[in-house]
Amino acid sequence: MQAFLDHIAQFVPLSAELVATLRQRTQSHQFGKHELLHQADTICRRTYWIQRGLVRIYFNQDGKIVTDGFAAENEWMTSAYSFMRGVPDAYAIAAIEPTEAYSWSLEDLLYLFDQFHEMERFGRMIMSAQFIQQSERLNSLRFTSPAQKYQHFCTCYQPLLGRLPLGMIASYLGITPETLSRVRAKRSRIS
Amino acid sequence: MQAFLDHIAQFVPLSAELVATLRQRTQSHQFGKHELLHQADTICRRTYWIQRGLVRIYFNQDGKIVTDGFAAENEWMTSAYSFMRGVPDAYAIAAIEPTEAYSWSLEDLLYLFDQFHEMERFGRMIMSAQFIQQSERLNSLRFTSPAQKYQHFCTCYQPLLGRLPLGMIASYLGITPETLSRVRAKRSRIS
DNA sequence: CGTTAGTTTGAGAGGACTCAAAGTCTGTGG
DNA sequence: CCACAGACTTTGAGTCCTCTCAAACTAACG
Repeated sequence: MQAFLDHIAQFVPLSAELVATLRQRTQSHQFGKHELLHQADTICRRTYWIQRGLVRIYFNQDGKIVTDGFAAENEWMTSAYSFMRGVPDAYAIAAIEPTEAYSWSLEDLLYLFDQFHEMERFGRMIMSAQFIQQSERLNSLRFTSPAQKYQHFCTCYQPLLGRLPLGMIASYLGITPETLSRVRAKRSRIS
Repeated sequence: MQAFLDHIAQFVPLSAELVATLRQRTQSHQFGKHELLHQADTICRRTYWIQRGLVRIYFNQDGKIVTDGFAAENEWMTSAYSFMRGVPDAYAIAAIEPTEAYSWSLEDLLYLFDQFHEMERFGRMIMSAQFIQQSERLNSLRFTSPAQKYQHFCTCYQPLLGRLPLGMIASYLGITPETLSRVRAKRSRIS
């Protein structure tokens, strides 16, 4: 729990009152490998902060599993649209490794936003950071070759490289597993 | 100015005090066709809300102009990374049509966020909306064919279709002008 | 009316995809 | 501890699609 509070404290000051409320409102979770944090076609009720472990968000596209994102230590994960709008969507979230996480419901979050100006700020800052991160990914997807996409992925997710199977990375990058395998083969031949 | 206030009021209540501060802090602008709202390799000092007209954000990639986004009536435009972090970046913003806009500096914005909890909320809500919108674009770019990308663009930007030259749309979608031209030709042959 | 930017059309090359099969790794149960 | 089943990864061959390059055509603007 302290790690979670520390994370928030990086962005906004934590008053004693806020800490007390956070302790009250925050749920803690343990997920085993392959366990679902959120099931497809249901409303995503919580937003998770990953303290330890690794999760991915994905959906089923005509029978193919398409990975849409990852979150590891110190990162947030939720099915954003479903969570914020309170509607079901096609995404599911599953643990790739055994995972410890903390979470808020939308109700918690709205309460925190209402009662604490600094939490509203925290929310804004997190959203901004996510937005900018996503912009970079978008640019990397638009014009670049598979090799460049993978290169960009390596620099952004270096610590995760060994923890993710090839197929998930490929679909995250929007290329086929075969192509990514060939990209890797060529890279190792050079270096 | 009233239109701008109305826009904000869609998200948060406007107290008399807030309205007074907004009137004080908001700058209004007129831009002629092709005029720059922001120049590449400089710090983007303002965030603009477009009341009338149409602007685009773009950058120079090895001599090619790549369009990264558009904003028309009731939309926001800024070079987000540069504006928020206070560093120069490669983006430029130019008016495609004569444009009326309102703007805040980062200083204005931070002041508004500090003094008015509801403005902090407004900022958070705008960022969330932008994030979700960008997510959809990202998915459309990842796996789909040029025809599907254009289809998605048409549904998202229907009102802008006639106002944007083909080349800008093509680079926004990450395809070549030739390919987009052929996509359009095929579409009109069918319908 | 002429110049220039923008769009369309065509031909050809390259690269990523699909399909298929072989090879490797992981986890489970004997 | 080993053997097996299933999932994942690699490798190969062939096809299709998009890009590149080039030229003709059109529209916009002075």
